[in-house]
Amino acid sequence: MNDTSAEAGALTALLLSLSGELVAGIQAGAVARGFGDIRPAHGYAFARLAPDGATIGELAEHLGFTKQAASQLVDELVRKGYVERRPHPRDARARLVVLTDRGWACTRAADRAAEETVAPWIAELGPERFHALVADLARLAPRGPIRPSW
Amino acid sequence: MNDTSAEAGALTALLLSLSGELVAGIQAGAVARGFGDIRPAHGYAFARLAPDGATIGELAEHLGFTKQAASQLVDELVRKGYVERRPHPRDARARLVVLTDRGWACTRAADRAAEETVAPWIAELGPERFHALVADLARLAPRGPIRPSW
DNA sequence: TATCGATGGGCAAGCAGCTTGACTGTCCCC
DNA sequence: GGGGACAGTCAAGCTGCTTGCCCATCGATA
Repeated sequence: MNDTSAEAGALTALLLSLSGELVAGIQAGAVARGFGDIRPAHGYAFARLAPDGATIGELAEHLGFTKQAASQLVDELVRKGYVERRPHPRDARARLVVLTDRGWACTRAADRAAEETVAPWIAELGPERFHALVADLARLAPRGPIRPSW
Repeated sequence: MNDTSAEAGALTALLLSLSGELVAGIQAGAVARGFGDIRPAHGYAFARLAPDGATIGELAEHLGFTKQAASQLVDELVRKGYVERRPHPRDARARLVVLTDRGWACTRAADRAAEETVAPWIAELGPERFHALVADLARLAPRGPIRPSW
């Protein structure tokens, strides 16, 4: 096993560990701000819904789910008051899922929590190196679906 | 929303996307090499079991599972021939779970698959920058449990 | 050495969250 | 206007993890 091989194996653990850490930090921050009834998967959904809403099919593709699963997830978010289904302006088959005020508030809370979680990382590496890190990761990242973790 | 906040939000997606990509690459490589009956969670278990084996409790902590879940996962791996339960040399309550030959072969296959998946990343960034990236990630990573993704 | 709380692990039942399969209503191209 | 393609839902099923309970063994104490 050469260095590159060992590094590849370690990299898997590193990426999983850090993404898990960040997701956990966001989750904890959201709970602390009064949004205790959401899971990380809901956050990934919010990320897709945030700008202008999305259809069930678009959401499903973004999450890497089937449309049924996405629909069930939206059911749950509707029940909890984070999103609502509106008729799609151009397609009577489709429905546009959009954030409610509570959904937007939760999204902002998650953003602040992410910032807090990342703050010690910036302190550890220093701003320049941290920005370079993010830039490098962005060069490598595919534009595929986000796979919800836990 | 300032730059740092935007970067924190993007970082979540980047880390999740890249770790998902890497896990998927390893999974695909393992399948291609004849290990089609394992999930990523099994790989995380192998990572803990590889050196000298581990107890159910140690494995559970590493995976972030309950002991029952870890025990069920080991049941499955025993059934499929990847690990075996041996009596613990020092504690008659505990059992030592160790890899079989097939388990070791699968671990090596996963390592090669990880290397293959990472190769284009090294090509994209260049070796020096890639090594710096891994080093920076290692500085940030906690030593907590790995949270199996899908 | 006998006792007793703490610990490792298994058994059984339950449940959350996702999938597969079948169906309705709407779109759009010929 | 007819017919295939597509958006979404309903119902049922299953996988994988959890909770609750149990027994066997350990090790500290007296």
